[in-house]
Formats: sequence, C-alpha cells, structure tokens
Amino acid sequence: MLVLFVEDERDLAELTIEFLELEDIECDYADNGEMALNLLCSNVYDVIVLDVNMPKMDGFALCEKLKSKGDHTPIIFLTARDALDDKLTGFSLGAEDYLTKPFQLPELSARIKVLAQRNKPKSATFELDTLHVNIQQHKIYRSNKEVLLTHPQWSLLKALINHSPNVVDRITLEHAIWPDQIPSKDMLKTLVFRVRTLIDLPQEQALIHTIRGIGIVLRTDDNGS
Amino acid sequence: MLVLFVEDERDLAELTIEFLELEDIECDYADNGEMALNLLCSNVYDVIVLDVNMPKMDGFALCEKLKSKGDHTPIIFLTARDALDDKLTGFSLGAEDYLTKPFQLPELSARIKVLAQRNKPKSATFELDTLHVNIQQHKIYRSNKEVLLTHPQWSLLKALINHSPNVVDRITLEHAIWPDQIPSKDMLKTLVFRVRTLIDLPQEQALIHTIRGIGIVLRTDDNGS
DNA sequence: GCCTTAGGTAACCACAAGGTAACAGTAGAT
DNA sequence: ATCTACTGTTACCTTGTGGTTACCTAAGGC
Repeated sequence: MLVLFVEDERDLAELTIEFLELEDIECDYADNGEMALNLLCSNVYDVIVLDVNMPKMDGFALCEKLKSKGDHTPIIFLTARDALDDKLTGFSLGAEDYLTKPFQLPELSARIKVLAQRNKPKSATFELDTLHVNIQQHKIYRSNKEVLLTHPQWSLLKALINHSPNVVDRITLEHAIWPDQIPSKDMLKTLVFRVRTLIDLPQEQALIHTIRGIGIVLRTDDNGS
Repeated sequence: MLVLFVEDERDLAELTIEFLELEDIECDYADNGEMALNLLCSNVYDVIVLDVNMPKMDGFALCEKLKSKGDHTPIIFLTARDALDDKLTGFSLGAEDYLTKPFQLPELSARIKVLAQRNKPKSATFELDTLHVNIQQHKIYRSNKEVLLTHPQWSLLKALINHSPNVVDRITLEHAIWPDQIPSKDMLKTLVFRVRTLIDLPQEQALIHTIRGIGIVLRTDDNGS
C-alpha cells in the first residue's frame, strides 16, 4: 500500500511516516503542494494524506486541482483547522475523510486502510500464463477457453493459487480441501490428475508441477526435479 | 438517498433525522440493533449510521453481523465512545467512518454523502440482458413484460442482483432471504425454481445459473468449454 | 540391474445436489 | 364466511460427481 503524505511540518511528518511504515503503509513525502503534484505525475497512490496550511499551494487548492483533473485517489485532510466550515470545505472539494490535529497515529492508519481497501474492490483475479481465474465469479479460463471445475477441484486450485509460486506439500493440500476429514490416501492424486487434465492442456505450457516427495506447485517454469 | 439511523436516544435521533431530511437524506430509524436488522431485511440502504451503546444488540455486534453476512453497506459509527481503542475496534469490524459525540450535524451529513457517493456508482435500476429491475419501485420486467414477484422471491432476486455477476453460495442466500430462521433445507431450491420459472422464460437466455456444489449466479453468459 | 515406492491413469458405483411437482396450512382479500 | 394465492413441506426423479479401487509408470535407493 502506497500513500502520499503531504505536510509542511517535517518533524510531524517524519514521526507519522515512521509509524505508518511499521503498519505496512509505504509513504512518499512532500512538504508542499507543488512537490506533491510532481510526485503525482509519476506515481499512483492508494491514498493521499493532505495538510491544509502549506506554502506554495495549500491542501484545498491541491485537492481541487486533482479532482478537476479527474484524479480519484482518495484524499484525507489532516489539519489543525477544526472549524466546521473548514471541514465542510474539505468535503465539498471531494475529500473522502477529514481528521483534525492533534490526532492519534493508529486512527490515521485505520482510516488510511479503510480508504485503500474501498478503492480496491476489484474482483480478485489470478493470472498466470494463459490461466485466468476470477475467484468471486468462480470462472476459470485457460487460453480464453472456459474451464468448469467442481467443488473439490476448485478448492484444490484455490489452495495452489494461494501458495503460488511456492510448493505446497500434500498434507497441507488435503487439509485445505477437506477440512473435516481426508477421504482416502489416494483421493488427492486422483483430484490432481483431474484438475491437470482440465487446466494443463496438452498444447500449452504445464502449470501444475509435481515435485516428487515434496508437493505440488502452480507456476510457469517447469524446472525442478 | 436512504439512510438507516440506529440510535437509542430518541431525542437526539429525532433532531438529527430532521436535519438530515432537510439535506435530502431520507432516514429509517431503529432504536436498537435487532430492530435495525429487521429493517435491513426488507430494505437496501445507502449508508448505516450506528450508535454503539444500545440495548438488545450493540452497534459493534450489529456491524460484525452485517459484515459477516456479506452486507457491504457502508457503516458510520456515531458514538460518545471517543477512546482510541473503541475507534480501532470500529474500523477493524469493517466500519467506513467513526464520528464521536458531540458532533456537528453538517459534518455528519457531509460524511454520509461521501460514503453514499463512493459506494453507489450503481443506479437504482439493474439491467441484464432483457431483465430490467427497478429496485426502489419493486418492478421487474423481462422482455418488456412485467413480472410480479412475491416477497421471498423478491428477496432472492435482490440478493442475486447484489452479488451479480458473482456466485452466491446457498447459505448466504438463505440468510439473506430468511434472516431469522431458515424454514427448511429444501425451501431455497423450491424458491429458486419458482423465480426461475418467472424470470427465465423459455425462449430467452437463462440468467439464473446453478453452479453445482457452489451456489447460484445471476449473469448472462456461462457457456464456454 | 533390481526392488521399492511415489505418483499417474482409468474405470466404476453409490449417493447427494439439485430440479420438479403436488399438497397442506395459512394469511389476506372480497 | 368464502375464496384465493402464497409460503413452506414433502416426495420423487435425474444427473453429475466424489471417492474408491485397481493397475500402471517412473524415480530413487541399494
């Protein structure tokens, strides 16, 4: 997750960024609006945290400019201006959130995460070579041809996707597919065989590989062993 | 714009709702979590404003329940609890915003509007192939012919629409249609059968598809392979 | 080179998931 | 009070599949 942090008080900025990075939020920093604009030209951010009072170009102006440019990156104002009118101005300029100083770091972090999440409801898709999987829609395509999987087959594929490109040992797979009780010792190999015949078409590159004695992998290269 | 306002202090609620209606925000009101759940069965809201301290079911519990049911209606907590831990709890339960009392009415209004805007690029009508549904007016047309659905049939269709084009598993559907108690194991299949006979006319493309062992989908294409 | 074992392939069947229809109880309407 | 229509139950049927078993192949150890 990448955030643009725009704030002219360097001490506060440094402290805040340090905290955010601990929470797995990467930060780019600008101490005024113009610098922020430059960064915005070359980067795409999940969220912008914006002070209002700044030299050169203040936060309101920057926000207005961005929105008028059609940029929809969510903006949080973070400012000492706690008057109602200021807040309303912020929201009317298209901000998604408004937090007043002094603030608590974890709250800022939580709000950033909410906004970052929201703008990413893209249905989770997994792509590898000519394999396209839309998890939510339960749709699988190989070479643009739809593949229909049954429930356990789907579970297996999901488990492989979750670990890809790492090898998954058979025990882990069995538990992932049959959480309650593993049916029979040989079920998994039958299942792997079936999924392979459905997904690894003969003319295409194989994606499901067996690492003998270790487990199964879903990845493009078939080196190993 | 329709908001569900859940708050046990009636005076505050009344005052707030009065203000919101002036701003063109329609409100339904519940004074506890259970009542809110009932309203949520039969209505779709743009935003839910939620107090935390309430009898019967508190705001946190309600929020958790909704999110676990797969309801994605944005939630704003509106509460006197201003401790950092409470805020973090709220956000971790999936809330989109958290406003502490005392608050200013215009700020609440602004925040509601932001959330309604963001989460609702959908129109009030749903269209798919020759199926036209006006959610608010409860009107359904297939091939320009009006279709009349009874209450549970409508609930099913709404649930399918909300998830379209994603697959919905049967358990989720059952909870969406009968929040209190699922009537019988086989009720859903009967219901699906009935809605299918009403909506998926023989000469038209089928829109309701069963993904065996996984769930039901509302979408146009599912051929392939 | 032989033996052991992990994994691949194939056929088979019981059963569960889902589709369909008929029926009973009940609530709403006239 | 009667009628109608809808909810939910039950029963029956169909089909696809999940899991079993058996047999084959190839890798690795000795």
